[in-house]
Amino acid sequence: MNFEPTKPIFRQIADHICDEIMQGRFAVGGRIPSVREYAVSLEVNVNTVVRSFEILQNDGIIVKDRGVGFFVADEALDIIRKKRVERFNAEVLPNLYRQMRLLGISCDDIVSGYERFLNGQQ
Amino acid sequence: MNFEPTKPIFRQIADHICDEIMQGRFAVGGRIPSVREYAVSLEVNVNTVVRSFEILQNDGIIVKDRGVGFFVADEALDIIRKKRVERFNAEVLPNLYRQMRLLGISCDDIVSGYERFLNGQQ
DNA sequence: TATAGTGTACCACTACGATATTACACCGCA
DNA sequence: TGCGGTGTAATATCGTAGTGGTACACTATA
Repeated sequence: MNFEPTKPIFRQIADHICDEIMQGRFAVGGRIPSVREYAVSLEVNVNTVVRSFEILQNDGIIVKDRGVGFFVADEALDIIRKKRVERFNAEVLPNLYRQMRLLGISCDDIVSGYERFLNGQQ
Repeated sequence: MNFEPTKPIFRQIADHICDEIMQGRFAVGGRIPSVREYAVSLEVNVNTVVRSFEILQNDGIIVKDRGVGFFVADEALDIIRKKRVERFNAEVLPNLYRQMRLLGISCDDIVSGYERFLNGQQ
């Protein structure tokens, strides 16, 4: 799964699961793989996956069924979206604007770069 | 100086010194404060400042005079600018574009936000 | 030559991330 | 009821990053 060395693995797994949910690969209300399955497929220790699940559970994104496993919460999509918008406004945007001003990068540069990005994706 | 808990202090100090250089508060060729001065004024250990200086020295941004102190290198401005543009293109922009697509944020939102940012700054 | 200022090397401590192993309590289903 | 699947809790260990404390070598200058 290509872990970045800069961020803790358990956070990257949690983010990755959120991605899967947002992209519909994990249905709302559906079950997600067990901690042991994840540990094996990602070649990671069980405890590491447990920490990822704890984050998501605390955020209300997944819900536990004792003895059965974890399921995607009904409100998962809203919660993930809300959290990401918050982080975008609080971290990504201010940093972007600061760099733009410091480096003298115009809005036109950003816009044309975005168009290239969209073309490259599809 | 308000350190973020997410990034190591010595990196934040290095970035901060680069800011000072780019904004002309430290003149090219001029001397920067000693490790002990920084340690006292930032309420940080000497070694922490030393690590910051090591980064800047390795990048060629500051130069050492044995027994005297550190000085801003002649090419400092070019080096800092080049490094920041690289990081902007390699990290900030791709992350921005990815979030925009995922969250459905338009270029117009970015542009109008930037105008508000500029007005708020001055 | 002293002295006070540089940077630096060395060692220690702490926190954190990740791993490894084990044992436990719960649930579904044959 | 028993088995195999869930998650969980506890403990120990390892490596590394970040920071701190101290003593040292060097240079400028009076």
